[in-house]
Amino acid sequence: MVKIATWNVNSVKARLPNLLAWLGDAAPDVVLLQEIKCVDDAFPRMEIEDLGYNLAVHGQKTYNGVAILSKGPLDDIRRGLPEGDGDDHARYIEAVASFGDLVLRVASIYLPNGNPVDADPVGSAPFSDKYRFKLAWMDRLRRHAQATLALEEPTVFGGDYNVIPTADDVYAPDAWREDALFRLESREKFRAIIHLGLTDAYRALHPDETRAYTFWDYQAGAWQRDNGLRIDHLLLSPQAADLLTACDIDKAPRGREKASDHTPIWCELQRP
DNA sequence: ATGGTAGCACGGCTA
Repeated sequence: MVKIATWNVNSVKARLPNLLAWLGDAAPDVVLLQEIKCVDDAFPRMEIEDLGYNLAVHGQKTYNGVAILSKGPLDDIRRGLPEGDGDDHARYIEAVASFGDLVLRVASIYLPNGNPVDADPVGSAPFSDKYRFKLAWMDRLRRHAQATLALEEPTVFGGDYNVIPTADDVYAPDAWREDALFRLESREKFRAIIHLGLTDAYRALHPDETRAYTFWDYQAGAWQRDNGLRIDHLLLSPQAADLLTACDIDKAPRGREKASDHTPIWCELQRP
């Protein structure tokens, strides 16, 4: 059995005590981190390696940054999505993690937020640069996922997608209709990725669960009111979906002191 | 309530 988790930590340095405690408690075999907010050289390698993890890091100063932690060896590490001309955001890293006869391709994804949606009053573009960047990035992710699926390997595309897939995945859908996380364009492009043949691991195993969130804003008492969003996802290739035995959201880290605004979601894959 | 909180880095951006 291999346990794979994804967590947007909102700065790996600010979150280090919480991250180390959670790694000990949850004992995931693979962890996909987003928003590490530091360059590769500033990543707290020793502390995490001491817990038995191999590392692949794609860092950036101040913003973004993604990483993969794995108790099995990591090979074929790829940083950045294809077609990256002019894209200096560290939002994608992929590697092959091996656990005996179970060899998994895993990707840590930090999809652009896209807000604000509206363009500046001056200029003719229908949307802001940020929203158009998000939508274009989703097209690139879809094309790369399509190419990766052609390998017919067990693959997990995990991370902070910054997309609320359906009205059941947000506490107040009507208040979020015009937000970049819930607008039709974002949801359509997310559906197009799913329709390549990927399985949303959480929804596959919990089709009717409501108030199943992975993010609660720091503001306005969102955590205390359970005003959350489900925006962190584990999308599985058919070969990985065939091995899926469990998936859940671990809400405990969100309730701790110095919490990230996101909480981990994990799944288990097991050879039959 | 054009607010509220957090991180980085020390002013303003990102979320």
